[in-house]
Amino acid sequence: MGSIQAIRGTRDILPDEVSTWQFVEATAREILNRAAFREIRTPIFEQTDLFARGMGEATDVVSKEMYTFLDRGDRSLTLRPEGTAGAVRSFIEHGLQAQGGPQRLWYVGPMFRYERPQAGRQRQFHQLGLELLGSGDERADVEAIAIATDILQALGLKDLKFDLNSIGNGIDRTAFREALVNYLTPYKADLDPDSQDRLTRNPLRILDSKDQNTQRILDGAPSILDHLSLESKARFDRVQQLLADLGIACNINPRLVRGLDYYTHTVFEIQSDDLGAQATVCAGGRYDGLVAELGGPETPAVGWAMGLERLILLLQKVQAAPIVKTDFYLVSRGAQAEAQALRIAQQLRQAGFKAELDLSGSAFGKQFKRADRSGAAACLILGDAEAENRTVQLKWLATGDQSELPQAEIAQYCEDWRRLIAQGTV
RNA sequence: GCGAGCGUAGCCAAGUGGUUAAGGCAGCGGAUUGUGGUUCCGCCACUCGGGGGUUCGAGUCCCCUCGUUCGCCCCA
Repeated sequence: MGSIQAIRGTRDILPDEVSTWQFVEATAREILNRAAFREIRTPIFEQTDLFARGMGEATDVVSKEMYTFLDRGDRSLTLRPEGTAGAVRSFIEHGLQAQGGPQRLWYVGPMFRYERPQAGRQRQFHQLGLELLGSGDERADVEAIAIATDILQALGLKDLKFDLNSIGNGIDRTAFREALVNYLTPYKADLDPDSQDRLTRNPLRILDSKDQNTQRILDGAPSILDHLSLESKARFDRVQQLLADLGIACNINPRLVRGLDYYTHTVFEIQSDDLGAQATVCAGGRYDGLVAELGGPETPAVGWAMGLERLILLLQKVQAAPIVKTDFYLVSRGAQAEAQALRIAQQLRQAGFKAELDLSGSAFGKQFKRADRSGAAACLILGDAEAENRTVQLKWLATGDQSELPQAEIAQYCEDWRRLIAQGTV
């Protein structure tokens, strides 16, 4: 290993791939804007305590997956493992609730978790998420979900599975946990080792165990939906009704629980079959207690996050992002001509064209080869003769048509060229 | 953190103990010294992720290590 390479679990997104990222981000941005969500940008590291309190000390993410370090002032800092805690901290710190009405926020950026890399899972990965803070109305849940499905649809993703559940309020959950533990305890020896461990630690998470035998045992287990209070039940029914009104199909999955402690009532997950083990592409839910937990005013809220690497993995199976072709490729030789070509390139760019300047100084033949590869519509050619006469040769590469024109007249041709290139006839 | 597979050029690769490490793509140079896409020719790994060992001899076998891939766990 002579040369330095990217840290395990991180990777470079090279120019060929960036166009896909930009497509995803632009698509999401447009849809979020239309729904009156506003972008928020928060630091990528925070006090460790924020995540510990927000997600729950006992969660796997907090207990073993955080990038935590001491800075030079001996403060314990953590690279954010998710976006909600930072957004909520910012909401509280700047008193955004005082702006009146619910706050509709969204974010995109890198997140960090110290996990073993795998298909669709890295140590630095990217999430795009939204938080709708300040409304407990069922319509807020559904609005948030509808935006997620809009984005996925606009990206052209199909065959996604949308699972929905309600985990009720804290009281509902305590009652259910007890019922579940009572049911499972006699089977303890038959559960898989991880689930045995979770029986005392975090019994709800046994529900989504991948172990076949555990799942069989769960077939007879009590359902969270039978332990919801009348109010929680009515709330869940209303959410389902509103989703149906919007034509959003979902599968009620009473075994869907989420890994972070802050969720209440609505939880959901959107998965793909084409991603291997890390199938979840978007997940979220309601978190009515979190803002208060982090020291803010009692504020109901709902949100979700999408894993961009996973979306892009899916997109690469569906479609290739279009490449923006060069309009003009500038070929030049000789000091005077090269200087003029540089100036003309600038002029064309300022006029809105994509212009690429050949910097090689090599033979014209070589420069034309590169022009061809760039996919340019036309070449502008300057040699000693053109430099002397203050002219330029214009050659349309598709047809081979070539003409000479004075450099001073370039500006007046721009409109014609723009039209010709747009028509794709040259 | 646990389990399994894989590391040969920028990329895809052949090679499975015996003299000089196939081939393709890309790239570079030339045929074509002011005109591209085709074609032809040439160049492009003192060395097989790194280290150690076995052997007369190792890209090929063994050990360690790093990376990577897939799965478990967990999650977006």
